[in-house]
Amino acid sequence: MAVQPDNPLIVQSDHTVLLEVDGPRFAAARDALAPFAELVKSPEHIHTYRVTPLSIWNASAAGHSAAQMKETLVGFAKYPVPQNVLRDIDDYASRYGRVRLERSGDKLVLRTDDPAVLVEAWATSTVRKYLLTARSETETLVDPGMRGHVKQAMIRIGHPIEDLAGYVEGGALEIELDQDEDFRLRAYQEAAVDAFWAGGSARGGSGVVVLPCGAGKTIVGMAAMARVNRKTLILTTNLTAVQQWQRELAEKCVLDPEDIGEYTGQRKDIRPITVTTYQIMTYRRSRTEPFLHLGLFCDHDWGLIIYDEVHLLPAPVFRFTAELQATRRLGLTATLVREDGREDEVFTLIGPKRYDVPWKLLERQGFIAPATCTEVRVPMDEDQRMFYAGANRREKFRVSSENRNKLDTLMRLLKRHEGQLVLVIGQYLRQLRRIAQVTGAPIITGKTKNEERAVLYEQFRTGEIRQLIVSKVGNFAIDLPDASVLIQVSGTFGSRQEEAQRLGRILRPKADNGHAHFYSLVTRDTLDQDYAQNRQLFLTEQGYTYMIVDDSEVLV
DNA sequence: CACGACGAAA
DNA sequence: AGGAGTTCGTCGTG
Repeated sequence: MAVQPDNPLIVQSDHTVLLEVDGPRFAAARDALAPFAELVKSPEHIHTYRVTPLSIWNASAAGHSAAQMKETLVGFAKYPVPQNVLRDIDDYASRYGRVRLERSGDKLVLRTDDPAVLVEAWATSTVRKYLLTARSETETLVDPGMRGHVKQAMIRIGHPIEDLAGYVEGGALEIELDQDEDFRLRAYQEAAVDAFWAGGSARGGSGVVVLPCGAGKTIVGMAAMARVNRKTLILTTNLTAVQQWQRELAEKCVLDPEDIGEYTGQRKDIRPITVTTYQIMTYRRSRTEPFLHLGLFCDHDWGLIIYDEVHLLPAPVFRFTAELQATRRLGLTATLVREDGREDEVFTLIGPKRYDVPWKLLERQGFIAPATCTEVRVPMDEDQRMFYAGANRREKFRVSSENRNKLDTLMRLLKRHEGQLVLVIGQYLRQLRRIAQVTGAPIITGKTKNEERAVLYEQFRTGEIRQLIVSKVGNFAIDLPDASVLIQVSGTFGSRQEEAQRLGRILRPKADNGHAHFYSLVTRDTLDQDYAQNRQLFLTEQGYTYMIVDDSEVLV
């Protein structure tokens, strides 16, 4: 095949894919590639993606065919695509569904058309311990209590199991969405629920829906409940989210308010719909003692468990979930990536990705505000640079994050956006307090009492104050009002999901259809810059481009 | 009983 | 690798 110089992709035999940014076919190639490849790095000119087994399996589960994926690579490639990559895509894609877990009376059976897979399973000690007896060379009985464990063990040896063993129905509960002219399920929300539910067959009923913040994940959850019509347990990250779920359920669903309960540190009401936190599920007095609230998980005949912000799901909850594979499960998240690399456990124990939409697509449809992301590179003064040169890694990160010159840049940005609602967010309290001192803007940290936070949020909402400084509390404070400008002065190492959450803060569509601005202040040529690059990956994957400007270009 | 302060946990 | 934040249960106070 001839060389296609105008095409943007270079596919390499080690499964990495290079994507040139400066070309007419860049955006199209990125949109086609993103569903089945993982972005590894995204500097200015060439982005690097990687095709992994998990990225292919998630794409397969979400309905992309191997043929489409190969066509994307071949169609956008500059040079002939290495044969082994095309072969491996076929191989990976064919593995999803090659082994199925099915029900056979009161037993579970692993079934495959490829006897070699079962030979491998029997030959692997970590899998064998969950297998009961071989019925034939294509069927093996599995301990029904080990449904999750066998799936985990199999994916580790490269065989994702398609779980078709079905679900217990759970206690009945009538739920209906209360739609009217103010509230109607959007097309993509409905599509997300359809993909999760898959006609109520064993093929659906568990999995993850990926949507940006502000795109209505809670509504997708409620729509799923209305589809399942069974008692539902909702797990969330914090108390504010517990309250928000309860409020939205009461507001947007037709159901008896008595049916909604909360199980938290404050109250322990178990109702047909119960909202709880991950923390209480993992609570125990000490490492050696048992978890105290597991009964909530196991003893209540749930027909559906919703995992809010599934990318934050703590390790012990994976373990309980492994025991509950017969219950329908829906994971909701803005970012499937986890910095701890346990994406494969989400895949096996919650379920594969059933639905996602590129953020940029929702932007085009007007459901989220258009945003420009700018990375401002700020130099460090001589004395700080000297300290940096002699410091260890930890000190290097801190001193470059806290670069005092960022303050001057920040002041210019504040001036530029005078009159708009601006959030300043950062990770170090010392740095934030200094900013508060100089700007005179109020600051909210973990120590700020809830009452005081509420007052400040309200003043910000009404425009009485226009600038607000927040520490990491801002990451998950879902009651934090919307703003149109967000300035990040420091971030948590390389956390991609944090960057995504923070951008989400300003994506709610603006009344005047205005643009949102996201600035990240980064110290030039330091670790701060390296970590910033990693943080940006997720948003680049979603189609955002970071403009990189020099500090001196930030004019008022 | 409600509420705030505190330390442990992940 | 690590600073900041949250949650939970307990204990003391009004």
